[in-house]
Amino acid sequence: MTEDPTGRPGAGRTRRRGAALEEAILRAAAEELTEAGYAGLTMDGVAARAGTNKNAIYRRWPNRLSLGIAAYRRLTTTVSPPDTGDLRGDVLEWLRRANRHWSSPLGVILRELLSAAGGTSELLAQLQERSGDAAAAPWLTILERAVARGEAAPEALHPRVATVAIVLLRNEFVVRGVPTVSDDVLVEIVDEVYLPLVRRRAGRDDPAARDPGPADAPRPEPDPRIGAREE
Amino acid sequence: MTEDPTGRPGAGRTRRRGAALEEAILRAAAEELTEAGYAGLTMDGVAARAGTNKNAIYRRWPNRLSLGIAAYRRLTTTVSPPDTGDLRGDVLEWLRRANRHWSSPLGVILRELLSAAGGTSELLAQLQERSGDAAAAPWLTILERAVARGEAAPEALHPRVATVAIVLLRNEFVVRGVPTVSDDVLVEIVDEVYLPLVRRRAGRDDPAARDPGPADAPRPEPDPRIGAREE
DNA sequence: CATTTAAGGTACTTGGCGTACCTTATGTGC
DNA sequence: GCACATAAGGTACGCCAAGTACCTTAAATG
Repeated sequence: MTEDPTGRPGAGRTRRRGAALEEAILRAAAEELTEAGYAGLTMDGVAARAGTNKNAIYRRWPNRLSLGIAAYRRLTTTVSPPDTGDLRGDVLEWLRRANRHWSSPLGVILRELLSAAGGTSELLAQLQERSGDAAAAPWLTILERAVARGEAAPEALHPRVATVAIVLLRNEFVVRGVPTVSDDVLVEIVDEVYLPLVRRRAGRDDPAARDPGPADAPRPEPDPRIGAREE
Repeated sequence: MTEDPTGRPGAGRTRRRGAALEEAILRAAAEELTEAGYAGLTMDGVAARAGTNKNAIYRRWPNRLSLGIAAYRRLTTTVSPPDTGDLRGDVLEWLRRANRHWSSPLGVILRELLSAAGGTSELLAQLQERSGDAAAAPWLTILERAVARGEAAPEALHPRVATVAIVLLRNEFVVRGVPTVSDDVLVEIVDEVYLPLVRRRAGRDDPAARDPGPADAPRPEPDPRIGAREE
């Protein structure tokens, strides 16, 4: 229970302030997080471990969740998407990494945080970039390369389309609550959904021939009423 | 604050038991839920409103969440998928209904519950059927009709493929925390993702080959803001 | 050295879930 | 009808951690 040289007891050492203290708190929080998950992250615990008190924490983060998110971010790193030279390979690899992450202890924490944030967009946003999923950028990167190689249709370079695979994967975790997703499912997502979707849609060699039908309003389709369900 | 004849004060009436009491509790819980959301659903509150006490509740449900889910289910009804005679129409309509539900007060409650369940599969499962979304059945129904009409490829009759649209929609709510999804987004999901995916993939001389229009701007639009990475 | 700023120390309020325990109806089987 | 088992009513309380208040004390600032 004695603290390490960095996060020392409030004993005889010099009193830390500013960045140094913040660092110590974050470090302590990250430790608690890895040891006991978000559920086990208590303000008193962090304060004690950092050799300080709750005041110092609340001066920096408004509540436990913010601290939890900050600590989580500290535990993750960013990576760049694979470049295997093959669309399928890239996609599968990127999905597998995501799957590994979500299945890891860190993934469990991420889910706890996501759950605790429960729709608070600002907080959600801070997790997004790390959960690496919604992040469209890497997917667009993968697809751009594929388009250049002629493996994907240019129309696929659209955030909503590009991220379909990861959204389906995340769905498994978030909505179905599975601890990990089997590789078969990943393959299925790729082969049954993603590739058919992003590949040149017409066997035609002229991409603009079919689909990119010149704009024109998204179909009238009025009739917004029809109540039955809800409320 | 006086109770109605059904959920009466513990005063002079006859003591309810079994099903009658259960009904009263559930009714009270549903009321609390609609008035204050899951956050405002307290065991003491429900007990008081039902004119009973917490014991009676805990004898039936193990914890607050279970009660919340039971009460939520009581507030929802099931409906069957539309049959407009047109794939796009059916899909859009079904998405719109889901969107309305998720955007409604009931949808907010659903999100709270989902968040509170936080990956507890058994509980999640109980919500699934009602959130009516993940439920693959209605989607398969819609697609079967479309296949019969020659509007969709038989390969699309696969749960993972069939439910793609709703998964993307739910993603907006659950992950991005938006209060409601604009109709434009629904249209985008349908035209950019769903229809291209389920339609006969190699359009030949078929009548259905003349893609009735992935309309609107297919413009690649490499997405302005990007910059996040992953893991 | 005086003053301001932030850290340390403590104790306390709050809020609700979940439990314990006892009393009192109800209803069922004899 | 009566006695016993069963379940409801009534209350109080333990618990646990979040967040707050307030004062003391060390460090920066100048």
